Amino acid sequence: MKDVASAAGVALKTVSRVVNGEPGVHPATAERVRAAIDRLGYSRNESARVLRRGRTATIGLVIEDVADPFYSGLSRAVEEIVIDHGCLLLSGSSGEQPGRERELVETFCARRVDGLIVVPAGEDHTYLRSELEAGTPVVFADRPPGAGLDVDTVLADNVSGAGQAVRHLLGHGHGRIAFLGDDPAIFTAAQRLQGYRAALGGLYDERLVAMRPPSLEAVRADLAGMLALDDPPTAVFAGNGRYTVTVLRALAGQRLALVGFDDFELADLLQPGVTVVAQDPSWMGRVAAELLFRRLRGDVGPSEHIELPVRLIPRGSGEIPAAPHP
Amino acid sequence: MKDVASAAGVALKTVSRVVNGEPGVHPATAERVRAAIDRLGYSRNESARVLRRGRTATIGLVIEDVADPFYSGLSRAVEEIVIDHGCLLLSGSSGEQPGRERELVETFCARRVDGLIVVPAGEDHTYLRSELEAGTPVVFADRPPGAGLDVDTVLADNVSGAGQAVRHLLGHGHGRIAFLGDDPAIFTAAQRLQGYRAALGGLYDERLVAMRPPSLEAVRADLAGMLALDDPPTAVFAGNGRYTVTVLRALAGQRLALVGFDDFELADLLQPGVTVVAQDPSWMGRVAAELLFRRLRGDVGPSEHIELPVRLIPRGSGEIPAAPHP
DNA sequence: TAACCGGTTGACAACGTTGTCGGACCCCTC
DNA sequence: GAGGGGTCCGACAACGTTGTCAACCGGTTA
Repeated sequence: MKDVASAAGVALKTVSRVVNGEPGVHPATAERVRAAIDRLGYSRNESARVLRRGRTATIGLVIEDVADPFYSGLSRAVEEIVIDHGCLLLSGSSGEQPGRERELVETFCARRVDGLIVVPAGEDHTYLRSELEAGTPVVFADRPPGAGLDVDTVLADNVSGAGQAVRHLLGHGHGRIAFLGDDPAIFTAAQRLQGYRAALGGLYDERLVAMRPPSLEAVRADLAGMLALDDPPTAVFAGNGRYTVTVLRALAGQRLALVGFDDFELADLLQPGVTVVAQDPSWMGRVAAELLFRRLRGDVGPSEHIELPVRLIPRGSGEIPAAPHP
Repeated sequence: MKDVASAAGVALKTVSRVVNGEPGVHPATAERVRAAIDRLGYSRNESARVLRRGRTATIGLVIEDVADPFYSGLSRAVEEIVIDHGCLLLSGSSGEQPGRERELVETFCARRVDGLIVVPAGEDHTYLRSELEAGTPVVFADRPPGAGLDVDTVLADNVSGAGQAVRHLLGHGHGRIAFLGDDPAIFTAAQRLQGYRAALGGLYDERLVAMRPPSLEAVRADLAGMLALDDPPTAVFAGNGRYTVTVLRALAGQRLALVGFDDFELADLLQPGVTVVAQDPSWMGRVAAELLFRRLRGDVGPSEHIELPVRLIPRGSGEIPAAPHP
């Protein structure tokens, strides 16, 4: 900028004014400055600007894994809105590791992001307290913060979604419905288990529940164990998108009824089509981002806790009737 | 930092030393400083640090769309390596719009990223020249830069991949193979067309080629038109992952042979399984990122042009034999 | 002529950090 | 006791930008 100033024969401040489109610069001067800028290929140093002004125009996003379609959809929606607000998005994947989540958040804070959207991996978010007190707005998405932190949260209605799935299967004659889902330490998994259990009522049987990180071997073993029972399951409720796919692989053509949580591309092209309880990741991203920017505009109302509805989409696999009882 | 210094009763510089783990600070002093840091919840202002040191420890990544599994896989791999190098990733989606690509790159440059990985949407990258001259390393991935720019590039071997696909179909008796792909203005689409054409040789028939942005309606219409020909295609080669899925939907169960470029989850679970020419997006991301960091470490060799091999994975749809000729 | 005005422009400090350099102090040796 | 070497610490400038404030200029008014 100094170089531009001397090249154009004006003071530093005048260049700054031109670059920022501030009024009070003679058109001819501005033109001279712009010419010098082009000639020298100058571009404003954003770090210095941030240092001086205090605002970074940057939003931090912590998710579990960009390569998971749910989170990449959410990411894209967040990015869209962030860009619309003239900001940039810093994002990182925690890989479901609380330590990594914390590192990412702290790195983002050190870079003075204006706001944060977090899909938490861990349970303890007290480390966020000082940042929150410093006035950085934070929105939790998909999962709530750990105890003792009262911040904006955007969740899907997991409990009632799981309930819908179970009732749908019950309605098709299934009384033995297995639940295969992720580690119940993960909030969404626990919520879905809760919805499943509540909808089943007296039919609940813990031998039909298996919860752990999805791996084909594990799911295969769990399913085999359940199918070897005297009263085996005739239907499966899969706890998330990844689980649904794993279960499909493990079933290898066995025609159990299946409903999965989370929609996924191609669910309609499989034979039979896969019935799912669909969330809308873009919607969640949009809602979270809009909420964040409302806070950035100065909204200081009480923290919001939004639950987005989910929707059961019948495609075939959930409508397979229960075999007549032997 | 000033506050921490006065709280600990030391000079600014000493705090700086402690924060950066520089030697030459008495353990007791360091402890006092650390206590003050914890008490005040201090975290270093990265913008000021960047301003002073000139390195941002930030890498910029421009892709087409995070929500596309190919690019989200690439993203994740890049992120992994960037984090391993103690850097942060700024990423943005161009949405296939050259203007947006340029904006993103310029924003990243204004933030003084240390390096860039770009999946270009446009043809003209002369706007990068001044940045390159300033010494910022840039790696192009998936598609090469526009004319006149000689920078590191990591591509998939699109031509030979398309050739493999076509020869595979020829080997199963198909002489009439349609090609449905994206706008040939997109490098990869053009390359795949070229490979397709070369492998077909004299069998090439331009009436069996349709290239434009994928939409279900368009693909349906194109296919219908081709199938209405006197000598209709008996096989389809789809130009990318999104196209493959769209073609599957448009086929709606008609048993044409099909080979798609790009692998996708569930390709093996469809009936029949979908034969694909698989690229490895993570690999591409890793190679591009490693190359970038090699440049950042000072490697000034001539620009590299890497072509990653692709691999045909037979799963059923590509092995459907041609119907006996009427 | 002097006072005043609006439109332009520039000098300067400040943002929070780090690199450079030199000073204070201790312990050791001659 | 003077000199030398090492350890620890602090003063100061600089990074590139912007906010504040004052100065300048040409023309208008009292």
